[in-house]
Amino acid sequence: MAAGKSDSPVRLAAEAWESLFRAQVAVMRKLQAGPAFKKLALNEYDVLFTLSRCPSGWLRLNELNDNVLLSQSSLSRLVERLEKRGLVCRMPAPEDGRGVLLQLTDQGRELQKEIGREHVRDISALVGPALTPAEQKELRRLTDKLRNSLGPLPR
Amino acid sequence: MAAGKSDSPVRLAAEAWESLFRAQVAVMRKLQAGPAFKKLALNEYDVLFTLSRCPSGWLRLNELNDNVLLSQSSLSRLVERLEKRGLVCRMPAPEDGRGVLLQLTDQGRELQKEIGREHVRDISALVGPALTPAEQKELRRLTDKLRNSLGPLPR
DNA sequence: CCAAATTAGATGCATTTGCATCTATTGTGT
DNA sequence: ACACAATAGATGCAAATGCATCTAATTTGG
Repeated sequence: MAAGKSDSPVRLAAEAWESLFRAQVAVMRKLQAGPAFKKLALNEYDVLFTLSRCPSGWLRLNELNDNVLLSQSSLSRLVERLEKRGLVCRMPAPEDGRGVLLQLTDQGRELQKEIGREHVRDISALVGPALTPAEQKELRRLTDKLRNSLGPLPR
Repeated sequence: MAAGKSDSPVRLAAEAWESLFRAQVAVMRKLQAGPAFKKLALNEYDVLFTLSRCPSGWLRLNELNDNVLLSQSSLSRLVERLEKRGLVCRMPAPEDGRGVLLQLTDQGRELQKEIGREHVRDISALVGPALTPAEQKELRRLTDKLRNSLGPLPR
């Protein structure tokens, strides 16, 4: 008997994506219900998190935009809000007069760590019971591989 | 030698989630750049898609809300817009005077199929070259398992 | 070297979103 | 049966988002 429709390559890819996306929605729902997100919206936390991971401490606005699912203008205003709240600070980019560099303030770093701890606890409580450690590693490997294969993201 | 910090269960889970989330963001970026999303935003398409998958054809508004990453009020208004565009139609729920049932119109079904085809092509072009068929299957298994372990979602 | 094209980021404005709240209906305990 | 809580969905309103556009700086092609 020939391979059924459900084994076609196109369908396989679509179903993998669909499942990945739904899992993301479901986990995000759970996370957003926690108290951590009362203080900072997801995208706002995401910016603080990305900045906290940056080796030099400084990041260009357009580099940030690759990590976050936001338009350029929305990110611009999000950062403006974060700056008003004293969580990040700006600096004109030294090598490029158009650019802006961002850095966490002490207060921003503090808040990121605080929310990050809660966050990691919540995630652990959600993912830990769902998948074995080996499965978690494999999931990470596959999603890393997927992301790395995508190449540069469109602006 | 004792297990390093990078093997702690908590960290493992956090890294798996982080990777899953970033992959989702990256793929979504690519998808949204395509022409399919000019006609309908992601969440709007998602509602049409979910309705198209519903066996009976009718779905309660609150059931829909489990699939979509939107607040109740936003979904209410999103559906209102879809109705105005003639893509879905409403009906009071027969068994529950508070409820509303939704169904695709012919036009809605048509648009869903049209966008869906583009969509599936795009996904296939992104995921296909990134992961082997076996990896795609495994990714799907893991994300399905994750989602199924989460239990009922908060409202 | 200079004009044209490109890029980074900001801003006006309309649309979308979420929070709080409201109405209507259903479920529950006594 | 009846008061009270819980649930489904709608709505006012402020905040967030995206599109189109703008300014300024850089890069490119001749």
